[in-house]
Amino acid sequence: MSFARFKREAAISRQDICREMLASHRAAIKIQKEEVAIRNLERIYDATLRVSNQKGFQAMTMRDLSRASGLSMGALYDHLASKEELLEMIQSTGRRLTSRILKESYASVEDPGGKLAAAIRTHLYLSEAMQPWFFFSYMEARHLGDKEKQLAKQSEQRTERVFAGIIRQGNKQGAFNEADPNLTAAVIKAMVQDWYLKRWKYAKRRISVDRYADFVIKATLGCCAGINGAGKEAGA
Amino acid sequence: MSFARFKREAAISRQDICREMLASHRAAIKIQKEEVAIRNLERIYDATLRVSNQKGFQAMTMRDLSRASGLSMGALYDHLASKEELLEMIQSTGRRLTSRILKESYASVEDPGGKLAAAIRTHLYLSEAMQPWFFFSYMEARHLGDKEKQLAKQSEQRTERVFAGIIRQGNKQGAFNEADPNLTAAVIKAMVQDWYLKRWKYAKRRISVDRYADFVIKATLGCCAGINGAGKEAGA
DNA sequence: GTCTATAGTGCGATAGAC
DNA sequence: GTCTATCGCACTATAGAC
Repeated sequence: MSFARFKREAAISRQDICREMLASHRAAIKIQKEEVAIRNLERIYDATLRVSNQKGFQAMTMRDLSRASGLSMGALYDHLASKEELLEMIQSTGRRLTSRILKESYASVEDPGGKLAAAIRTHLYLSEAMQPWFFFSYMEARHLGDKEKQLAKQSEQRTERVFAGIIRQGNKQGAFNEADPNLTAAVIKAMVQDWYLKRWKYAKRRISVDRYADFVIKATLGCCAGINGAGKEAGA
Repeated sequence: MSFARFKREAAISRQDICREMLASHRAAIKIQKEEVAIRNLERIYDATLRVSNQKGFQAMTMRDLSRASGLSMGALYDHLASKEELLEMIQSTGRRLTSRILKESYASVEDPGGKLAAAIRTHLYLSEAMQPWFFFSYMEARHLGDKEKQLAKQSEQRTERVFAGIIRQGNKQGAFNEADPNLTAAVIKAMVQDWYLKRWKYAKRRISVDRYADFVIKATLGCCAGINGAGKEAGA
C-alpha cells in the first residue's frame, strides 16, 4: 500500500465530506436543493479550515468566513444555524467519516507485525488525506461543548487502544516482546499526531508521508521485536 | 538525576517567572512597588494559564480573567497594557527562562548516549515543572504577531537541532548507528511534546515523568544503538 | 437562493472616585 | 493601589428587498 493508492480508493473527497455533513444536519440547513447546498458547504468547509487553522476558530469572525468563502453573511446563515453549530458540524462529520475508514482498513491483516504496520500506515495516510481536518480537530477540541468534548476524547483513546491491543496480541503470540504496550501505544500516537500537527516542517524538509510511515514503522517494530523478529509488513 | 532533585535546583518558581516578567516589561506596568507588582502578576499569570488552557486565550475575556485572578478590571489594566501584550509577556518571558535552563543543563556530559539521555530527561523535567506554560505556549503560538511567531518557531527548531546534533556526533564516534538523525530528532521532539500536551492522560494512568523519561530514553537509545551499544545514562 | 442593512449584545479599555 | 461605572466598537445573527 502506498499513499497514492490509498487516496484513490478512500472516498473522502471534500464533496464526500460535505454530502455527509448535509445528510446529518438537514434540519439546520435552509437550502433545499441538495446540489446547491453541497456546493456551498464545500466553500464554507474549505474556508473555515483555512482561516481557522491559521488564526484559530474563535479568532475567525463570521465576516472573515463570509469573505473567505465568497458568500454573503445572509447566505452563510442559510447554510448553518450558528457559528457554534458550524464547529460541531465539522467535528462530528469528520469523526464519523474517519472512524469508519479506520475500522475497515486493517482488520484483515493477521500477523502482529503486519497488523501494527498496517494500523500505523493507515492512520498516517488518512491524516495526510484529511490533514486540515485533523489539525482543526486537534486544535479546536476544547472549544466544543462538554458532550462533544467527551466524544472527541473517546475517539482519540480508541486509536491508542487499537495500537495497544495489537501489541498485546503480538506479545502473547511470541512475535513481540514489549514490556509496556500502553506506553508504546501512547508514543506511537504521538508520532502519528506529529505528522499532521507539524506538516509544514516535514514539507519543508521534503519528507513524504510514505517515508515518514516507513520510519515510524521500522522504529516501532524495532522496539517491539521479540525473538522471532517482526520486521515484515502486510503485503502489497 | 530525578525530577524531585531537578525541581529543587532549578529556579523556575512562579515567583521567579513573574520577577523576570516585571523586569522585562517595566514600562508597561503602572504599579511602582516591586513587591506588590510581583504578587499580583503571579495571580494574573496563574489565572491566565488556568482559564486559557481550558478554553483558549482568545475565548478568555478580560472579565473572566478579572474574576479568576481576584483583581478588578481597573487593577488588571494597571499590571498590563493590553490583552495582546499579556500574551506576548507570558510567551517571551517563558521562552527566555526555558532556553536559559536548557542551555545550562546537559552541556557537561561527554559520551553521546549519556548526552542524548540527559537532553531528553532535562526537556521532560523542565516541561513538567512548567507544564501550564508549555501547554499554553504550544496552543497559543498562532495568536502571536508575525515577529513573535517567528521567534516561537525558531525556539522549537533549536530543540530539534540539539537532538540531531548529538545523534550525528554519536554516529561519528561510532557509539550510534542511526541512518536518519533529523527524522529521529523529530520523533524524539514529538514524544517529549506529548508529555505536556496530554498530561491528563498520563496522570490518569499514574505514569510519573521519571518513568516516562526512562521509557523514551530506552526506546531512543535502542533505535540509535551502534555496535558498541549506547544504553548508559549520565551519572547521578 | 442570495443579497444589503441593521438590531442587539458583550467585548476591550479607561476615567475618575476613594 | 484598587475600585466601580461607562464609552465606543466589532461581533453574531436576522429581517426583508430582490
